[in-house]
Amino acid sequence: MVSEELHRATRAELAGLPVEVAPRLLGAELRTLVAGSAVHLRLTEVEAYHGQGTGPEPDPGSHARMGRTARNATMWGEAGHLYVYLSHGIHSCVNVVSGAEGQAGGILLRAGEIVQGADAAAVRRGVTAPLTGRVVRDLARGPGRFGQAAGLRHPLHDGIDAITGAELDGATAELWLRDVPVSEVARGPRVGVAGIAGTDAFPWRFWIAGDPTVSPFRWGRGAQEASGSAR
DNA sequence: AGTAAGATCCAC
DNA sequence: TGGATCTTACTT
Repeated sequence: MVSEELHRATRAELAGLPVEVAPRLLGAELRTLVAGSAVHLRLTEVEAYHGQGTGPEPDPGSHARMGRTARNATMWGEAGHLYVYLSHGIHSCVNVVSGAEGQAGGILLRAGEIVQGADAAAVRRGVTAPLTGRVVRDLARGPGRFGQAAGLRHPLHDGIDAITGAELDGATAELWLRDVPVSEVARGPRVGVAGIAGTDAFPWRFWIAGDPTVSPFRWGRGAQEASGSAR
């Protein structure tokens, strides 16, 4: 189908506010080559994050909400690089930096469909079971799994450039955008920050409606605590 | 210097 | 439902 054709992303296409760019990443592909293994991930679920001074209102759920720090420095840099951070001491999660240079902005890649390299992704994930439909579906379902399947790790690959595809510590990454944006876009509250006061006003999670690789939303975590602790 | 919590995942 | 596992940032 012509409407599903892809092209290499340019920095200009990522220069807008993350909340505006995020839905354009749905259906796009992140293609990584790490240690000789290529994995192509079709993005099905993303979340936008701003920072102090980005956009009309401060984003209370962002790593950059308090300003620039050593950890979130990549978020303040040039669009098109990848902000890779460590979550809970275990998981490397991947963001596409967007917005103007000097302003913090990132789009968390929460889930994807592996369209090439499922075998390599399974090895990285430690999955030894036969690659049935369900096993393959779950390989990059959730931000921690996505980062591991892609082969990108904190801190080695933080800041890698997905526009030029330049090599960094044995890895390359390329972002391919759709010529025509996907039409079936759903949006809702972000996952994992729902307990932070004020984040309900930022429904900045976007996903492809009905796609089986979208991660399941867990109402029992932060969202439930919010109703008890937030007034 | 100490500590609490975190943009998560998996097993019990 | 809770533990893993370690970094970050805020408190003493």
